Amino acid sequence: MARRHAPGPDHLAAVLTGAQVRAVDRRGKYLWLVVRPDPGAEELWAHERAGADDPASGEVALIVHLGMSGQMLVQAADMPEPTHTHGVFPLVGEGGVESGAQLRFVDQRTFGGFALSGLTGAQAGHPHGIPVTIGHIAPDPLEPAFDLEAVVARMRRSASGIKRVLLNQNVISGIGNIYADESLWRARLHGERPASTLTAPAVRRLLEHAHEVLVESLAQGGTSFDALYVNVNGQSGYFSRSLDAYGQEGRPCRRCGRLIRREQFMNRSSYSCPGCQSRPRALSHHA
DNA sequence: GAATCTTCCTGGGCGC
DNA sequence: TGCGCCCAGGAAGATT
Repeated sequence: MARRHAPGPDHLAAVLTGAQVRAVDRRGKYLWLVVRPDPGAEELWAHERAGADDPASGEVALIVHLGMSGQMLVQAADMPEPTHTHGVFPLVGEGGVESGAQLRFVDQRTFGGFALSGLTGAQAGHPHGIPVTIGHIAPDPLEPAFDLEAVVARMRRSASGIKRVLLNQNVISGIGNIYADESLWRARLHGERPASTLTAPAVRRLLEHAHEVLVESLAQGGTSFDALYVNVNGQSGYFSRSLDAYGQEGRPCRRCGRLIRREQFMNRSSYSCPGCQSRPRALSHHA
């Protein structure tokens, strides 16, 4: 779990021992705990503060990425550890009172992980700043910092397929393969349409649909295909029941009745409706 | 500098 | 029953 933390797992554990959790924040698919390490551990994490604002605040970010199968679970210490538990953090309450609870990081495919980083650039919605090492990640559509018109302009400058651009976390974050396909279905766009050939209103509509998809999915607890996808209390989400395109190959499109198709895309799959989401003309004859 | 490809990783599901 | 293969996917780093 400390693979992306260069100084290694022992260092991570040393800095976090006795650290105080001050806040929890997120951007796109990254989440982080704002922690204040024990003053006695100050030398240990001095290098994490490089590039950070106001190092005197004593705060550092514990960045977490769940990859595709990672879970952050808060469970009673006497509950058996799930298979693939890679990290256990005993939680202590105010005044050092034992809480009997543990934060556990569980990950089957080990694409997820933890890393420490300094914080910089406090802004609306992120009063403690953003971790330095994820400075390249663009705001997601649910953040105050998200600038719709700037993203529309940025996307339209790319000659790449619109889905590829939608998945580029440096342009807009928080959208993965599932929500990209759902957003494109709602916007009636094929993912291989070059972004630069779309009008500004078309891209704007796509982003508005993406925003809707994220809000609706969150309201249902996310998209759970199996027990891998759960919240901090181990509960599944129900958005998979609302999917119109992703994973629906061979089923009729809810809008037009044509059968949803599956196509190869970047060594994975894209799902779309052949009726509502026509392939770009220049590519049609290859289909 | 941007676009694209490769790599990391494991368990479930499938065909034989 | 068991083996081998494919598939899922985010993003860093390498390559074009």
